Amino acid sequence: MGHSRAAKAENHDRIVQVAADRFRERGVDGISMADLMKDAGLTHGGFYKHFASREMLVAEAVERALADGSAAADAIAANPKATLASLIDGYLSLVHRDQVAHSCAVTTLASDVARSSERVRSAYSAQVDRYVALISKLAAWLPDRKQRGLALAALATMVGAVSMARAVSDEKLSREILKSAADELKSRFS
Amino acid sequence: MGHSRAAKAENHDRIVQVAADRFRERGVDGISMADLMKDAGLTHGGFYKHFASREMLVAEAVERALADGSAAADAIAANPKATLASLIDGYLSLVHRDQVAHSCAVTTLASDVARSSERVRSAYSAQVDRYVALISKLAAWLPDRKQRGLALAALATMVGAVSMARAVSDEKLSREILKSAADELKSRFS
DNA sequence: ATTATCTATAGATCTATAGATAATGC
DNA sequence: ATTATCTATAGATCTATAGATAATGC
Repeated sequence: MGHSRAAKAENHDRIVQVAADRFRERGVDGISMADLMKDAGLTHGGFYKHFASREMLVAEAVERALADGSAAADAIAANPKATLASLIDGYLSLVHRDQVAHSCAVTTLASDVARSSERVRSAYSAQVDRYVALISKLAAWLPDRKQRGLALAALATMVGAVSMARAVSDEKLSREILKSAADELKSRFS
Repeated sequence: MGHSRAAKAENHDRIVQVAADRFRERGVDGISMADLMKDAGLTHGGFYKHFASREMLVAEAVERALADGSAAADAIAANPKATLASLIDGYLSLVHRDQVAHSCAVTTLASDVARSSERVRSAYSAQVDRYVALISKLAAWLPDRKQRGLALAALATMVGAVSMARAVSDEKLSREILKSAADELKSRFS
């Protein structure tokens, strides 16, 4: 047993990250606290010394999952070589489709968030705003009054395409969805 | 107790429809068989005379939810006055956003389907194909080689917009998402 | 006699808690 | 002494099944 306060903070952090990953993989209702604690290398008994309830873990974990995407977006925004085309191709890539545990929560957790607390939905809204700001920034050549609407529509296209690409059984159709969305967005923004 | 074979078929049908609605509302993992049976006006004990397992009900219910959307699509396709704009406005309406229990399963159940059986994912693929065919038909003036790609991208935009519009906490942002997507799609297809 | 549904329950799992154990930190 | 995690378990809920009950249909 390691019992220092620093270790507790690390454990808390690890539980949240494990939950952020597993919730994206299996859905918020798809995994138990006991299994999450085991995946974090702990036993389930200590759970309530970290969280007041399951719902509080859900809130922290969804916020973490959204923050993962936020970090990715910040990295793109900070890179002067980044283009809208690179963002589109990355979001609509096979890697992003398949690495669900580390994927963008705006797509992956949308259904779960719609059924969650105000706190969670508020964090989701903030992340949508960040994506729209990033897309607008990468489409700076467009007239100001058109940027936001086009950015929202483009984000919707990416979210819907990844969502459907994961659900269909036909690999060819799945790739066609991603490619059609990417082609359409890139032609629209040029 | 009503025990005729006709009554059993009606009960089976009602259980499936209740599940199709509740799964869209709460997610496939969000409601128990006992609660579903109660909502169908039955007790839970009879469940396994209708379905081999919970998974089999999930399969039938998701297929039913998809078929609901299929019927709506067929109605549009059969109406000679239907336009692509009316489809877009209907899909991106506040009613469709809010009536989750009767909404299009291609959006609402995408995450659950991605984690489901091959049978379910195959039904989902078929429904995507039907939507793409409908959109293509309503955009018949486009060159043939462009129709399918644009239809897939348009479907992705609608699916992503409704998905996000349900998850965000800010009503103004939610409406903005739907309107931006609708405006963009209608201008793209004219 | 067969069939459809009901009541009752077994066994597994899930959230939440109590108390024991073994560290930390004053 | 306080704190973090562990073992153990209570109570609720979930899937699945057994046997009883009350209809249908030959």
